[in-house]
Amino acid sequence: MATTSRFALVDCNSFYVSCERVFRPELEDVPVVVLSNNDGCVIARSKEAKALGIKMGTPYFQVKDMMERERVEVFSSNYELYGDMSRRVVSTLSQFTPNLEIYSIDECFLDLSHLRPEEVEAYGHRIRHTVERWTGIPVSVGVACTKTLAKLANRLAKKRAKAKEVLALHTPAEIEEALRESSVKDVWGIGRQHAKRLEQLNVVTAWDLSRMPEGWVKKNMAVTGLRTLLELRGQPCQDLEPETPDRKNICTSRSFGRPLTELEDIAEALSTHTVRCATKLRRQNSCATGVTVFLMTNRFAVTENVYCNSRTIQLPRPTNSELELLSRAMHLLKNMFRPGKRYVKVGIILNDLVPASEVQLDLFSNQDGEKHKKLMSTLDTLRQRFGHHALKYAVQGNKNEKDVEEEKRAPWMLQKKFLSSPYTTSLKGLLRIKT
DNA sequence: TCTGGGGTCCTAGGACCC
DNA sequence: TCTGGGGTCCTAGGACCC
Repeated sequence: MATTSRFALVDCNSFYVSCERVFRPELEDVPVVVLSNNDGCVIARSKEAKALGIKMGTPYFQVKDMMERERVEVFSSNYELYGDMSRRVVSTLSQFTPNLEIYSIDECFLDLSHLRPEEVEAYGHRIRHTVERWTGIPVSVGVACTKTLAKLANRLAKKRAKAKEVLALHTPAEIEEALRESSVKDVWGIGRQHAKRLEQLNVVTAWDLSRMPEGWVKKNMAVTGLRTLLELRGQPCQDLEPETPDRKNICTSRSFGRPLTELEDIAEALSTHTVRCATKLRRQNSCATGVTVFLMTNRFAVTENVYCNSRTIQLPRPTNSELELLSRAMHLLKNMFRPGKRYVKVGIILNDLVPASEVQLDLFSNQDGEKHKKLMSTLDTLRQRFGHHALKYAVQGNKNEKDVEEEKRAPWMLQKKFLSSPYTTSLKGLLRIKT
């Protein structure tokens, strides 16, 4: 007899906020938000901040005054910290099952099909308590027979007070109740467009959606929509994916600290992004087949001429040499740059990645390729040891992103006014934990 | 003044081929 | 009246996720 599938979705509560709180316990029960890069938008909110009506994605400047009045604690995002905490959570979860999929920085799917139904609830609570005790991060657990239903159960685990952050859906009756309680726009895979369309047809709850004819869903929401429909009905269409598949594209882009008009400044930013991007590329042992560079002015400034352009080239052969990628990127940028505009963002995308092993032969047959390969692996080692800023190209400029003082920073560098200490990665941070 | 930064998958339609 | 009929590949754009 085939065992029924059972997925748990473990989701960290207000993850970025929780990470900051681990090292600032006095912020428990205080409203806290974390801002996106450049201190642009609110991207994480504590319960208390949500209660103040602060919405996800709100531009910081719109709620700044209110947050000061309400004494909301504000943090710039600190991705080194969050990445590190995320790895701790995953390593704790992997004690519970080897079959685990890292879905995002704050979510994991776990395969729990080996448990008997009556064990599931208690197991969920054990997961929750262990993660909290070992890492300081509070999590919620949703369990069901499909990933889509597990996501839904997770939402309800947070929402239903009596669930105490853990909810398992077993029987058809429990599933129906959960579906009726959930709005269609909260279903995993239903975004704004589909939700709008469905609501016009009076499909308001997840239950309504689950009653829709397959033909209509296939026609209007493609096969991904059909998968969602079937999963809501309890028919698994998506397996656990324990291995993170290699990325097919890798992108590095940032807004500037303030609008830029000079090509030289933008070139500094782009070259720095390119080096980062190439480092990510080599970390997954891939080579890029194409390069795209994009450059844009402020899309919100209706009075200015909005300029948003991108250029792509195919490389003569796949490469992961940042020397070659840098020269390509700079060339694309120069072609696209128009004087007299106020630019706010530049970025690079490395396209159609292929495994480095597949182009190895070609590299060997080419002397430059072989030299580049050795140089790149030396650079990677040195940077890993001494930090990303240890080795730079002249075109990147000589300013350091780690400098906090305004005059030591290049104009393109991000604003991070509310950055917490690098608790987990520096001596200073570690000392802070002890005190 | 101030509005993030990554990714994925699917489809329609055009180009091109026999 | 009726304009062949498939294939495949590529790209742009749209939808979704965190």
